Amino acid sequence: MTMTETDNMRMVSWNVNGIRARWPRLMELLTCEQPDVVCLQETRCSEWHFPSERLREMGYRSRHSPGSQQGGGVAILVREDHPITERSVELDHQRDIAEGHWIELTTEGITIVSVYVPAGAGAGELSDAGKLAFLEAVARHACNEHSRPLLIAGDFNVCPTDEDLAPGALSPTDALVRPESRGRFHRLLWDGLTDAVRAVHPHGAVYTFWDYQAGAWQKNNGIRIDHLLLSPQAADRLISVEIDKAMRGRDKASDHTPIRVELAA
DNA sequence: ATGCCGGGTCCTACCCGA
Repeated sequence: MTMTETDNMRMVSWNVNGIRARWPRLMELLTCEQPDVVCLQETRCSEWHFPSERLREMGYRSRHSPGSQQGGGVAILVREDHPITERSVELDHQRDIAEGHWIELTTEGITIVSVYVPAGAGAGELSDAGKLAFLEAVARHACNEHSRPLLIAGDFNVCPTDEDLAPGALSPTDALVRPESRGRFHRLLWDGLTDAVRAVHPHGAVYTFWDYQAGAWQKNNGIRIDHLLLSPQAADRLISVEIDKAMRGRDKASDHTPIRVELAA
């Protein structure tokens, strides 16, 4: 049933901003590309509303952690020809697991995480301190898992450097660019995770989010806050990375674009 | 310009968000 030409793992991460609102786009993506794994963020629905049956009919098993607040909710879809090994989640921020900010599983020997880090002070339900503590828990987790093949994909709500936002897209004091947020993100890289997008495009304006408001998309006032982080064993298998900018221009688009990564078998 | 769009729900009027 699969149309893959190689045994490479093709994965997509996408903050859909509502899985029900994005259903036609998501269905298209699954049908056309048949990726091995899809990480979703901001599903914005209860377990009851989550379309697990329809996903199953399309050949995907799903694991969903619904958000207890607006904005949360993360999921991982795995094509049915791949086995899923559930793991006891060791992130020491149980609250963030419970609130649908973190979900993980293992398939084909690689541990996959879909993460949503709330924006922090100025927006979202988590205080800035809560956001920073969550990022620190992610770093501790990454250290523990460092020797395994690991992909952490999602919306970190951190613009890592000034290259990662259009001039004027955010206020200089914004929680997405504050040194405290950036420091926590850079810690993940210093600890040995590879920022897959920057591994392939080391410099330049590469964005993953354009606000719905103020013509941000038309003016290319974008920011890069969605990231794919790879442990050394996963980074060694990196074949390609693509930010699907065209998706942002489609009808009924999410304000975030999908990011694709391909890892060698 | 924190709310210009868009998603959610307490269903048509709010609340919330990157």
